[in-house]
Amino acid sequence: MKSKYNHPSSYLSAVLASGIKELFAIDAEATVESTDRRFGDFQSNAALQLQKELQRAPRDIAKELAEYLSNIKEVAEAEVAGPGFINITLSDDYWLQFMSNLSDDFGYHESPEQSEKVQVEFISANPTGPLTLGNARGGFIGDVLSNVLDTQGYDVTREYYFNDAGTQVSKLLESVKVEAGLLEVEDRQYSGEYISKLAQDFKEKLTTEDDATLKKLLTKTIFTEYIQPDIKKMNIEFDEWFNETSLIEDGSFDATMDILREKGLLFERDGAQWLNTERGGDPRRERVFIKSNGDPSYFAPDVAYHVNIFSQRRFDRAIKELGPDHVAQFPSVRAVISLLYPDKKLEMVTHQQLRLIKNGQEFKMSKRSGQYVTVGELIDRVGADVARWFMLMRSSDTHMDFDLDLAEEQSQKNPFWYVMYAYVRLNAILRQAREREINSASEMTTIAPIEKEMIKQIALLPDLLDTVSRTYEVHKLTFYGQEFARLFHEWYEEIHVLDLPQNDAAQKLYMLEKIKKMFENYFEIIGIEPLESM
RNA sequence: GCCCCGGUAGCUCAGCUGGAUAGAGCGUCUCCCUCCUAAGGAGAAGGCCGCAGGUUCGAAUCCUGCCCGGGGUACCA
Repeated sequence: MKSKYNHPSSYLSAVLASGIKELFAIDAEATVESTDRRFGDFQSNAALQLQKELQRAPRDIAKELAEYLSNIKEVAEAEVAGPGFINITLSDDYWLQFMSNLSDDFGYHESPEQSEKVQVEFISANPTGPLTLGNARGGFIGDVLSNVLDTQGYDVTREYYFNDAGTQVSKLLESVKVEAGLLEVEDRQYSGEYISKLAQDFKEKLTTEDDATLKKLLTKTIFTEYIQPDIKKMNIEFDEWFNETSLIEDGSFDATMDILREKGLLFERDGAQWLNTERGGDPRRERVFIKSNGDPSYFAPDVAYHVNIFSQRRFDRAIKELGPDHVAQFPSVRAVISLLYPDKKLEMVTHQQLRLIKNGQEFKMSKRSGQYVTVGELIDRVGADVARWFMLMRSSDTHMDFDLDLAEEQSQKNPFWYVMYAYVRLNAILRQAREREINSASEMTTIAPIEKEMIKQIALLPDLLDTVSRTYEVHKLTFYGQEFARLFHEWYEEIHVLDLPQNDAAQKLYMLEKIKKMFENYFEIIGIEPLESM
């Protein structure tokens, strides 16, 4: 059972809803938000929304509701403001009670007995070169989204999907051979330092081994020497590495063909097998599935992969974190899947392009041109946590300028340090208190206004996690952290704990220990290692 | 052509499931360390929310059209 103290806004909206029922005899939802400190702890626009249905002036409705609320023990004040808002201030006792009820696993939802099985697929770059910063952006987004879904009790699988056998891999081999001087082509696909290194390392084998073996060797090398180390540096752990070729081996591909035929979605034209996606709502209406030369189109394994996800592996939901070059494909896949599995959910979260800014100018990144900064290099320069924070600071569907100079040279101006510094200051107080042998109390009996603000911000965390788990807007987490840090710094300047009389100081320490735990939960969800000192 | 994303302070961006005086960081300008780490705090300046209509008691937010920027759009992957 959720304690009402863990969700003050939903508690208040329930109270308001029952007030509306009692006063006006109608069922209505009442939204309660916390938008602005100047307007009390929480605000409701319920009266404004009811004016049409009740045919009454919103301020009159608000007045009656405010009176109703004033009689609730937990409500210290409820007043009508502006065109008919109700500003609600909760009692100090409410917040003190709220704090004493804070448990160590605050923010984490209890897992239900039967959790929804969710697959989160992200990065999924093929092993033809090192990860790009765009991959890193998608990686952090996917990882944090998975963490958030974890807190809500979902059964989450983090998956990396790749193909080490297709045309791109042939082009990789070709590029390496060109680099080694064994081949000449007009327009080779891949270049860069890693190609030179591969050409050198495999100089002998390039002439002695056959192409199939070489492809395996090259992709394996790229995986183990470039991709996996970078993912490790990003502090991301995948549960599953899914190879596209296994779809053929485990029969998923054939099973998919059967299902599509059975559903009458395949038709022939110009010697190719086409897939009708129109019925699933795809604006493109049809796509080639098997090319006229008998090979599957690149679209085909993608469909088979999702058949595998929903049929063989029985996921209830799959969330795809996609870069800008893959979004166009998604509607077609979803259209097919919606026809095959109407009860399953296939969703995507996209991120837009990332521009790297260096020396005030755009720094082009491309596997093909070979001019890029790798994820590993970036992390070596600015640190995994700063890189993660930077990438999560902006909404994923806006273009992003990553200022490399700012991130590495002026990192103290990075909001990351602002937030971390709040945690460091908190720990400094606890450390000093230990040295001065001041013990913490077992409860708090008074609460300052700024402390109420901090506790209120903590109380909003479950609502935030719930929102993010539904909207996938992971950037909201960084804004939340900055707001909390702002309140903490304000508090820190205002209240000098160790100068207080011992009894008062002990109470503050009790509060700080609660906040410390909450802070750690927050960092854990966002995937950052908290620092005790800086 | 069609599809996706964006256009909000000098810069980088929040806010967008409609609500009060549109916010933050950086940059600029004041003030605050005998005091738990000043990597901080308090304050000032800075806005036709791309443009034009529409819906609404109320629009940065929803709808339509247009303008500008980015990306995508093959029987390539």
